[in-house]
Amino acid sequence: MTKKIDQNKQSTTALPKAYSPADAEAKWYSYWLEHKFFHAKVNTDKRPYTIVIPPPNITGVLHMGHVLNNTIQDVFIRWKRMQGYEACWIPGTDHAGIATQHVVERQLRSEGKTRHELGREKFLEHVWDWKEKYGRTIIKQLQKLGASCDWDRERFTMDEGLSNAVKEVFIRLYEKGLIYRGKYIVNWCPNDHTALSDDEVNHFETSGNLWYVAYPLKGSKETITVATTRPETLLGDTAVAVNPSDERYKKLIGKTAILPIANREIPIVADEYVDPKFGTGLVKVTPAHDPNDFEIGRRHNLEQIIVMDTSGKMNKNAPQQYQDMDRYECRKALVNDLKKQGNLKKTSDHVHMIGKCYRCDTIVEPYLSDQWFVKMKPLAEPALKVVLDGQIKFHPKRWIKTYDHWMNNIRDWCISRQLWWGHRIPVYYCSDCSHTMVLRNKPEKCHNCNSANFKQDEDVLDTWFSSWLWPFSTLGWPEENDDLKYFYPTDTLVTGPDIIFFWVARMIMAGLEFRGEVPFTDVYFTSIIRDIEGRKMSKSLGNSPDPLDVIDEYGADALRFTVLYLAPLGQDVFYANEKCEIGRNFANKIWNAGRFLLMNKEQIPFESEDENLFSDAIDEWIESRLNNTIKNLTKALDRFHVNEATKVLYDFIWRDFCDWYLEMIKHRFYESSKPEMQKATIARSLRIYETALRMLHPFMPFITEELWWNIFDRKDGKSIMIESWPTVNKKKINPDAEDQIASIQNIVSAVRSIRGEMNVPPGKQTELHLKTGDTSKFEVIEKYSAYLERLAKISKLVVGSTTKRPPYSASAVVNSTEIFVPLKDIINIDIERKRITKEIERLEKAAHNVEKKLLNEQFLSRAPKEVIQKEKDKLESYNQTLEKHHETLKILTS
RNA sequence: GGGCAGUUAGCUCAGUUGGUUAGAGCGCUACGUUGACAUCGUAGAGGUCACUAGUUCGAAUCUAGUACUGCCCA
Repeated sequence: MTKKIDQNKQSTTALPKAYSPADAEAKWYSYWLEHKFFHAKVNTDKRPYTIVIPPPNITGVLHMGHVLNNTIQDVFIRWKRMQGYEACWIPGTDHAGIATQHVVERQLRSEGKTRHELGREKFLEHVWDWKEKYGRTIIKQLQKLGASCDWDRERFTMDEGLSNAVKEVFIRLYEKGLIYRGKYIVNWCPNDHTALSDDEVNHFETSGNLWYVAYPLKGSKETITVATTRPETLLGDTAVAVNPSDERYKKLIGKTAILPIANREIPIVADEYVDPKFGTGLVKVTPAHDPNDFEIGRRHNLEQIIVMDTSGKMNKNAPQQYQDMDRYECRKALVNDLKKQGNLKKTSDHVHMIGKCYRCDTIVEPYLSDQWFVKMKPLAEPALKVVLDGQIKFHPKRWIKTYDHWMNNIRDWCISRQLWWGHRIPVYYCSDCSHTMVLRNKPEKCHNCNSANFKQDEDVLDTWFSSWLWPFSTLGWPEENDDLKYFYPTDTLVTGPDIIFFWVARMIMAGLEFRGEVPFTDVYFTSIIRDIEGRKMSKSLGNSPDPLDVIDEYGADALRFTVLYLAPLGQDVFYANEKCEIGRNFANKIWNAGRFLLMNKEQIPFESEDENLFSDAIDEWIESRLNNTIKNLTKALDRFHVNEATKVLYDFIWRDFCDWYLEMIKHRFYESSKPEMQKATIARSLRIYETALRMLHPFMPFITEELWWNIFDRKDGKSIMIESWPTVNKKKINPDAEDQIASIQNIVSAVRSIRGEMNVPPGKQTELHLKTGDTSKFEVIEKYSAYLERLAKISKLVVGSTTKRPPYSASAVVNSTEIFVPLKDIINIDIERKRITKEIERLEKAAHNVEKKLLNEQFLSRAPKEVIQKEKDKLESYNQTLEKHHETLKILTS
């Protein structure tokens, strides 16, 4: 035995005491890349399993949300790959129109230049340069995390292929009449100088004012009063409206009001839209600056007067004194002027919602302009159906309702953006005859008048207009190639619920419209990661940890495991870096279990068949636990319960395997007189350990690979990531063995508890006297006596049906087995009395509850027989135990 | 205003189809460096399962309502 230790010290293959992630991570990631393990190709012998990555922005850097999202995808991909699927995870990035244009403009500004000085072409060259330099930052960061993407298939939304897909789709939809151009009110960002879609606007509650402004009536000394939150738009008013059923104002309908300041005559119209309860029940109508007023304007044929420019400054349609003023300056000046005139009747506080640009937080201005739209109703209907009838499943399910609601209230999608960076709209206008041409390529001459003078539409398309094609454009569509046929439709989409409308819904529409198939079958909506106080992580709050720092400190596996362990399906996660200790400690545990097995392996020559040389009940038990773990883990993953999966693994490895199994078999390694037992034990424990490593691999890829190579002899070209996923051997699931070991564990715990409370010195052994009338239990205890003695530090074990209580002993009752630990000189009668009294109180309470049930006539007549019997058994067992405790108490008091 | 979640130990969360002595991890307390691991081990303390009513023989679990928290939409 002592010899063994010396040998270990000399051992050259012994593992270091702790796992060092950094080396392993770099080493194995390049090994995997070198051997192309991530690369998927058409293989008709295998079933495909495909995931497309939610493409991160090229301006992005990795944050905790990406970590969670991509770890989940990697778990699915690695798991399916091990299950024998041709697993293909397609990565890529998104050109992020507004964000990227911002970043590059900022860079130019620092050089004292503007994009307008450069011109469109030169500016785009700059953007492409920037993209080449910085656009893959996040991709490299994903690799640090261990993402097993097929990097040979990396795509970018502005790639030639993907751009062709965008053009193709635009043209098809246009030809089908689903794309149209028109003058509409859109959300306009005066800072970015572009239209935004409805989803790109965030609404916030703001405390502002409600101004009551008097409008004189034409030909009368009377005035009428309207209430507004945006007085500056008054300059663009072209009517005042009342609800036709509002008795107060019926007489006004058809009359004319005089707009103050501007002194314009405007009609008073009746419209159902007006809420008589809001303000005075009279509203000003500004068709060019408010979406509702726009609708009223159309119904009543009102003039549309645009009073601002694209920067939110008042334009020449405003009276001279306001021209060139910013909209909020103008508001102040105008309110002041109204006050001077005596037309401001009242100002009150008013809380209302304002929209801000999701990119730059500027308050959005509803603005009348020419834009391109996609008609959504015809696309939405089939896309809703496939989710409602289960062709596409959402996890968790509740997002179906949100999706349903949105799809039923869908509005047309504004797809044009007044930016330079993006897919240019493939529309050409003839300068001579105004003919509009929607074409894949630039025309030579006008199709109508043969003129060679035409201009391409200046606008680009919304970035999401390329993203919605991602599941098939990445596979080569519109080209019908083998990849597309094999890998499409994809299987699982993992994304945040915040882009369910932006992206998920639209991908479903596009998949059905252009491929006639759903683009994926399951959508996994991830948790939102918050800081420890529950706030969303954001750059401005500075509460967003850098995952790369976390990887440096704790290791990529620790980060991955922790995030999954903390993220139940559909719940928000409260995250702080220290929590990565969960993953790091778990990694350490696995590492040391491996280290322990390796140390013993080196002392015991064996073949894998040697397992058959020896086994006993605890070996059966761990096999049973192992197979249950395989079963539960696979089931959890099948059901998309990734979080549950991590818990199943954690409990098996830490509790069952390390705490109990390894502790129970330890002694076998020291009994060199039984070589067969030793060989069997090391062979079996290594096999079980290796199986656990395989199960753990999708979650912690690096450490599992490192151990898999360190502990077993492996040849170049091998990898745990291409080993097979463990399958359940039902025959090995053995409830009897699990019950029996559970009862032994209970006895061990009871003895340990006594030792703890009585302060028995840790090194000291005690006797253990057990008494049970149940002969089957008797046998079980006998069978495991060696383990019992070792784990509970027992010098002498006495078992019998008539065992007598030794004097000065502490006692306990476990499943009707009486436990006596003789502790002469050590026992503290006071403590023991308190212990027993407490136990009695607890049991009496439990027994009382059961008694009450059994006295209830209703319960006896209505509950199922088994339940009644179970309660009776329970009561009996409580009473028996109580009797024993009372006896003990009597002895202690005497 | 409409919708969707959540409310279980000091903290973060499990709790499958109603029947358990309501669990885990972290934190806390005590003891311990025993030949894998102090990134560890053993034990202990700690809970009217938000509240109210209902269904039921029986509710943490099902139903309704209330309160609070968070998110989405208008």
